[in-house]
Amino acid sequence: MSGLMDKRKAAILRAVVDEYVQSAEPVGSSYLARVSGIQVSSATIRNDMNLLEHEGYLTQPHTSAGRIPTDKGYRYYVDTFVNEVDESDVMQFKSVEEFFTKAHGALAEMFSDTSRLLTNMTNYAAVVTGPSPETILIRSVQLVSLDPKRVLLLMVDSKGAVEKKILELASDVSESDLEQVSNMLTQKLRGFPLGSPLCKPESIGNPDLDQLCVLVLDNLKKFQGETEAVYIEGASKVANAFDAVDTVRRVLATLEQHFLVVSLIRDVLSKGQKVAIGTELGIEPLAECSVVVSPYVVEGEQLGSIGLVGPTRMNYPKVLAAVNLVSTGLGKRLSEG
Amino acid sequence: MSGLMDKRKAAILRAVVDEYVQSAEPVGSSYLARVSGIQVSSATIRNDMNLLEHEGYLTQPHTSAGRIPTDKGYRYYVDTFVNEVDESDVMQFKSVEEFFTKAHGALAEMFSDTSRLLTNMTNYAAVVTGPSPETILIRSVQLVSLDPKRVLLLMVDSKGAVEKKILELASDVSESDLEQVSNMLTQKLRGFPLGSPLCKPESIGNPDLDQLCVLVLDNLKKFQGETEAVYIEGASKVANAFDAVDTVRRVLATLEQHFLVVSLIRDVLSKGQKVAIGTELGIEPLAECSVVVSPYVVEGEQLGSIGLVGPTRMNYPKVLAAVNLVSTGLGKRLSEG
DNA sequence: GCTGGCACTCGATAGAATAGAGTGCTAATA
DNA sequence: TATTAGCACTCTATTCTATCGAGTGCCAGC
Repeated sequence: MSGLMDKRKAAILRAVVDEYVQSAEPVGSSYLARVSGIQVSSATIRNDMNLLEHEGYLTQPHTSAGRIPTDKGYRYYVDTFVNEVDESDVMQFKSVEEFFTKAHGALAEMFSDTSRLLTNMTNYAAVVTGPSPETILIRSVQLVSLDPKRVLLLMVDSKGAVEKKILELASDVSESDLEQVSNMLTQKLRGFPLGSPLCKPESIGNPDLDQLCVLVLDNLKKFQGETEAVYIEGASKVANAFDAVDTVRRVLATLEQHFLVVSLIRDVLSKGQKVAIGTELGIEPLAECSVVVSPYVVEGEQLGSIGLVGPTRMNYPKVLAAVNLVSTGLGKRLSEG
Repeated sequence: MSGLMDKRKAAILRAVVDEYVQSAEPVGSSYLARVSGIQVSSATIRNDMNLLEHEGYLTQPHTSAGRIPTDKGYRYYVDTFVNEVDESDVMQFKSVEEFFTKAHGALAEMFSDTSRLLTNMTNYAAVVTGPSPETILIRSVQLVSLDPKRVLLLMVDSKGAVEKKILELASDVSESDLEQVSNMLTQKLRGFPLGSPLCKPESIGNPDLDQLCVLVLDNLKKFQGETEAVYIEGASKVANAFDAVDTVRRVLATLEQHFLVVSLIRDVLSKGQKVAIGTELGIEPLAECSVVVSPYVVEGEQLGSIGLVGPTRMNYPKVLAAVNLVSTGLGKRLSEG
């Protein structure tokens, strides 16, 4: 009946998560009664576990197994038990300061070193993004006909970088139409940051051309991710985190789509979250993953962000501590140099 | 008795490799008698397979299974049957030219795009290395004491880049000794290319210091790989190529050690080889992998190289064609711009 | 030198039996 | 009313056995 989370149930949920994160085995009631500090019998724990299951926090792999946390369970755990940074978690990473005092070299090198640092600290895959494309403005949009059904989309940004993409069209579009659309889009979009939600221009009247416009806008959005420098390290850690080889394959293939990872991180941050869990990510191949993110701040301005991708069954306190530590470290370091 | 490879045995070996590369299943004699063009009975094939096994070209996973090629078998196959580039293999990659005519952007972008191209063409992991460190000269070597047993090794190169590494010492070394060794090494090595086989300086007399020198030289060699820009793409392809998750883990972890990959490629090229197979690589975690490499030539000079890492069970003709095509394409492209 | 024939090997698959971890429920208890 | 002990029950994991069949090595005959 009640969705109420009394103290004991919360403690049990917490114990299940802690235990499962460590062992990867479903957690049984009698085991908890023995080792967790909860001073009730296994039968009582069993009852509470039953409730927790019906409320959606726990689940059973099969009838006669222990419980494992659901995404909702992890969510409650994260929201309730890892609100603030625990000093004891920070302690194990005393090397971070040392890293940032010694770190040097070009920005790119700094980012990729940071990414490597983070993946080595946590044993999960790490993502570091460079300055966000809010600061990058669209200068020009051009469509070049390759053959009747294929068009090359070119975008030049305010830093002179050129992004390109070949578009496959459903129907033929004439050269003059392409020119018209190119001019219209350039006029409409010039000076707008690539990161801004690109407004849809009013209809032109010709449905084929309207469709083309939508296609172009979609692809410009993808450039958003591509223009942004992004450093992803720790592929081998992904292979450690899962034991089904096709999960590994799925996750790695997804991480290789940098624009997807970047917009994922952006999405999480824009909701004011630090953690996104499993299906919350909204990316099917990452259903078994969680993401922990943090922006880094340079001279008061939020320049970019760092993130971490691991299994939902991850050590959240440790990872959150690591991500926080590294993001502040990186921010400070960049403010100096 | 005879290590002779008559025509039929060679044809059988070839058929086994072709079949196994495609199916990943051990190949049996009766299957070959049916589908390969070899016009003898399965019993005859069986005899030859037996010989091929005793000569080390084939092996059996277990007594009552078909044969699979050994590294030696692949080696014979590659040396005998894929000497020259087959036009039919090249045909399937007609998009390569298009890629290089359209490719643009900074050198770094060029390399990473090329790496991605290669991994997508072949479905194996691709490596592209930038200009070799033969052109990078050592300017200075410094040892800085951190604490009695740990020393920071700094190397400055002719381009002003700084490489660093913390060394763990077996025994204490005094500050003045460190200074002496630093000066000696700088004097000895200044102006030498990082890529050259660093000659061992004569003994100093103090065994501890000699040991330190060796340690420093070893680590300078590692900088060789680190200073070199290297672009490795296709982690998810590794997960496709093997179905044992810990093989995937091992291979990915090895590929993350860029200096190892770079020196591996260098080794293969320095032997004048294009292909290295399995244990030939001399790297235990890559025992199930083969590497196909090719240098790319810009204005008559060999600037860097591209490589491909896949399972020994790889499609050698196709991969060789792809690597050749991409390396010449990249060379041409870089000569222009 | 090649081939048909055949006994043999050994993994892969399926079925049956067993053990045991863990559950849900009920009746007793504080 | 909340907790607990007890117990029947469920279901996986493991082990064992039997069987199947692909593929081999060898031999005798062509």
